[in-house]
Amino acid sequence: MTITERDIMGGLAKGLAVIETFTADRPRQSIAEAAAAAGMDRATTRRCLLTLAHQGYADYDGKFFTLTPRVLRLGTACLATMPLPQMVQPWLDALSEELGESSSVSILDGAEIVYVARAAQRKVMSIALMPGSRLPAYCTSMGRVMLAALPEVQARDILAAELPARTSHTLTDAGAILQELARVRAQGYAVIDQEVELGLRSIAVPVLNARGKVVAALNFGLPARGEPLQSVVDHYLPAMLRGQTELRRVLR
Amino acid sequence: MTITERDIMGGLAKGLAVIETFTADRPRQSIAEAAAAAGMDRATTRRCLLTLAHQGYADYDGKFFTLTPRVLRLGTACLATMPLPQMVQPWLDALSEELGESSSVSILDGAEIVYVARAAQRKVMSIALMPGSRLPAYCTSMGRVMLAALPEVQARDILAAELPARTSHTLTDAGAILQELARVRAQGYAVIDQEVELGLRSIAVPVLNARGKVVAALNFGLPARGEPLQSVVDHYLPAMLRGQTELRRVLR
DNA sequence: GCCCATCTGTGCGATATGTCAACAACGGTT
DNA sequence: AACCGTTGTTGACATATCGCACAGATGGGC
Repeated sequence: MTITERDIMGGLAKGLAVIETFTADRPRQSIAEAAAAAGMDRATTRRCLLTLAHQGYADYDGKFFTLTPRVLRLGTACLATMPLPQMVQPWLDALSEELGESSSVSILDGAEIVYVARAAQRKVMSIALMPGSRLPAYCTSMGRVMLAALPEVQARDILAAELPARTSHTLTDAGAILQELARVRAQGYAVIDQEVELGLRSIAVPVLNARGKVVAALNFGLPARGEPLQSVVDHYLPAMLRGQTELRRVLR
Repeated sequence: MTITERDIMGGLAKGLAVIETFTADRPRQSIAEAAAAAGMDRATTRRCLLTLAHQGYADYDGKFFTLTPRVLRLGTACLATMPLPQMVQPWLDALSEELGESSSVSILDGAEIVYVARAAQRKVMSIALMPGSRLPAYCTSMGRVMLAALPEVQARDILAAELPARTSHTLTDAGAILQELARVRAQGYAVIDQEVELGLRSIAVPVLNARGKVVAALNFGLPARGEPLQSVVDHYLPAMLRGQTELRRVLR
């Protein structure tokens, strides 16, 4: 089977692109705005939006389009197909309870990590994280362990993008991060000290399936109290490694 | 402007339908399976799936298709456009902390409620709820307050569907539920006693915007301990009504 | 009110897409 | 091995869709 150009449906690709033009900054868009954001012709964008409205994925007041909760179904369809969230959630709750801090599981999507399960204990971060939330991989503990598991070429590729300093602690040099990835790979965990947000530390380990492939990452987030990082590792790592072993047995 | 048939893009509608054929029961589908589930021609379904794969929304191993986390972007795009979740989350956390039980905010999508924000305190329900999760409206406290706010015709329409008894306590008669909706409307809150799951009670109030329109619902879930429902109401309702008033001021 | 800029809606030709039917490949059954 | 039903793939043709260009609509500034 050869995937020819004839097998690609432009209309579908364009419609999905239009959905993705809706962001927190632009929750309501006119046809022209969406067209500009998607880099498409207005006429085509109009047809996409009218189709979305007709199918119940968007609302239209005659001037502006907004997405409806129906769109959430698409994402939910995706989360539901992942065995991971349901399997780790109860176990995550228990672990989080035991250690008294928030823990999460995320997967890698391109240059971003995507939260798929979370057990929140107290609020450390300024932004609320929930399943579906995204953060850049390069400056997060879970991102580091998953980047470390990639072939070096791919990691290098992801780190070739812009790496903004989210705090004064953020590593922004691709070379330095690659070096850190090597260490993460060797020691089997990653520790982050306020690189994503001031006052926040986190520690992550990879989640492997039964075949030993890294499929996700598990982390704990905790307030930065000035104690040495090593004591954080000593405190959290053992329980996390236990979890890693358990998960590995149950993940096909 | 008249929405003619000419303005609908069949390909987009079909592609979205294909995405929705992926469920927890069918996380991996062959072309023929997806075609059967979507009620479409195999050739068309194949082009949809190949397009999704080409755009990064699906993976293809030559035999089976699976959705990728990229699809979550679509849902996330939608959640991000809602001002509600970000606005209520901090406040939800505080309220939940104060009363020591889990609280959530959901919106109505057809016959289902969709969780958009949640502050979990302890585990009462067997299933993990998170933003994007869905439950039927007819047997949930948040569903009841939102159904009560609809024009009667629409509520009747939603209750015309199958209403399975999730527990022995579940109201399954549309007439009885409509009667309950009238009471909910009059008293301004809904209380559910183990209708969705044994051992779980919940109480909900509508969330109004500044114009007085019901845009969401706020609830508390708690374990059923056999105390009279009235004492539950006395304990939780005052704080919830305070929240309702606060939210009303800030929601445009 | 008038002008200008921008937007939405629409006709049209070129092109892509949907549907149907046919066909080859595959796996299971007898 | 021949048979069967199913699946993935391809070709052909009718039809839908794209993107362009234009007309009418809208709104802001003065």
